[in-house]
Amino acid sequence: MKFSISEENYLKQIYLLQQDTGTVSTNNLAKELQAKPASVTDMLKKLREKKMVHYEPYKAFNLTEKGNRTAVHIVRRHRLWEFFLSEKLGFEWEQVHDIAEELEHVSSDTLITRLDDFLGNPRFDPHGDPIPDSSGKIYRQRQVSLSTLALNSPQSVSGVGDQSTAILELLNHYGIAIGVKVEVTRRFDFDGSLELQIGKKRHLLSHAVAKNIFVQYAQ
Amino acid sequence: MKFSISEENYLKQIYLLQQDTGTVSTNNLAKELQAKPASVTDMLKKLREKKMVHYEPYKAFNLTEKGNRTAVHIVRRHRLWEFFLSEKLGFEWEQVHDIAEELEHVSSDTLITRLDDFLGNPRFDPHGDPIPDSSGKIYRQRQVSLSTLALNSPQSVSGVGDQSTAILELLNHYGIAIGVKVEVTRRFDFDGSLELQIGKKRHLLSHAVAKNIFVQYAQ
DNA sequence: AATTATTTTTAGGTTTGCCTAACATTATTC
DNA sequence: GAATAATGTTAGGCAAACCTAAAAATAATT
Repeated sequence: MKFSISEENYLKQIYLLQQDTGTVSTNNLAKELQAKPASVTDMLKKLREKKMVHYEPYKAFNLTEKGNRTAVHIVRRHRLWEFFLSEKLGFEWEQVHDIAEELEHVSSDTLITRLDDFLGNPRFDPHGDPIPDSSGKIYRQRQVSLSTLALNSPQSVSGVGDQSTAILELLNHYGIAIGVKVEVTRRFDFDGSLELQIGKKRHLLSHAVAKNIFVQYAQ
Repeated sequence: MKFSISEENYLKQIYLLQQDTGTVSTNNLAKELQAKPASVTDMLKKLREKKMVHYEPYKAFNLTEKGNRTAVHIVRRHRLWEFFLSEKLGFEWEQVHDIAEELEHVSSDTLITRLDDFLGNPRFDPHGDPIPDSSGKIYRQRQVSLSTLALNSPQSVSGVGDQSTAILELLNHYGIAIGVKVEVTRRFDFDGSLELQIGKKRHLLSHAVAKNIFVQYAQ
């Protein structure tokens, strides 16, 4: 099904408000979209025709299964473009949103698939928001590598990038595993190595190892 | 000055027709834009209001200085995106046009500047058409059609005149693309067809096809 | 519960960009 | 040069997406 830019904006914004605050109201949505409540009502009727929202006059409304799927794909496009702008074109993260707002409406699916691959299938955009994959699946927690984690901020290990036996052996030796609380206490700029506190002990990790260990970053 | 997507499409198309055939007519433009002549007349009045075209009813029309400058910038955006799609995302050159058609309307100037730098300030798009630089300057190639190229003079393909999907498909089949070395080995005067050497193989091309393939003449 | 305030919808209007059908102008042909 | 053909314009309409102002429904307050 094909949607206009306006319809896409509404679907995306309903989705985001649902995520954020749990509920969506006409006024609420109008404010977010910089439109008048009356315009929102117009569009809700249109989206109901297309079976994208459950909507009854004067009652709360929300996305249908179809509506949700569509919205997720628009969010995916938006965040992939944000990632592109930040990572490849060197934009600051506060500049990317408005431009991605336009790019997200370019309709080729192949384009998005190829862009995703070109970018290395990133899971989080520069704001730390998750980028849904092509099936719409969302990896909720932002994963931050130890090599970029802030100092003195204890976090739980949530994953490992490189999963070769070699590195797993090493991690095992240090007692590093999923769920273990760790804290970066020092970082040495000249070679990217860092000091990691695990329980009562401190260990020195090379940059090569550190960048493959991820923690969940509280959002 | 800010333009709608529709206005941009008109400006670009008037520019391209001017380049191609020297003249633009209402019917002509309507066909190109897949619209009716009456719609073209409507838009011409609007563009005249904005001082983008010189237009008097029933007379020929053309872009003003301002209109030309604007059109060149839209063409620049289009061709930069084509280059990106082809070079970075691996699209075939006959696929890039339609997607670039949408991308060209994203309005951030900074975006285009950074994209240009990211791509290495290319001067020609995948079809061999010149990409105007940020000031609007166009580096023209001396292009010679295969139908007039001297025999036994190997040259690199630099561009294609007609850019319909039909011809691009055909060229793709023969392995003809920008940068490919070709050589005209025979020419048959009675119908203008010619024998073309591409690598180790020889193919027969009709005059209609040959006159649309251009090579760069030593530069 | 009645009143007031807030939220949401309806009714009717505007702009943009397109359309068809009828008319006007210019070009071509006999 | 008159008749015909082709091209271009005007007039009037339509759909999308917005708006304002008034009315309806719901929520909050006394």
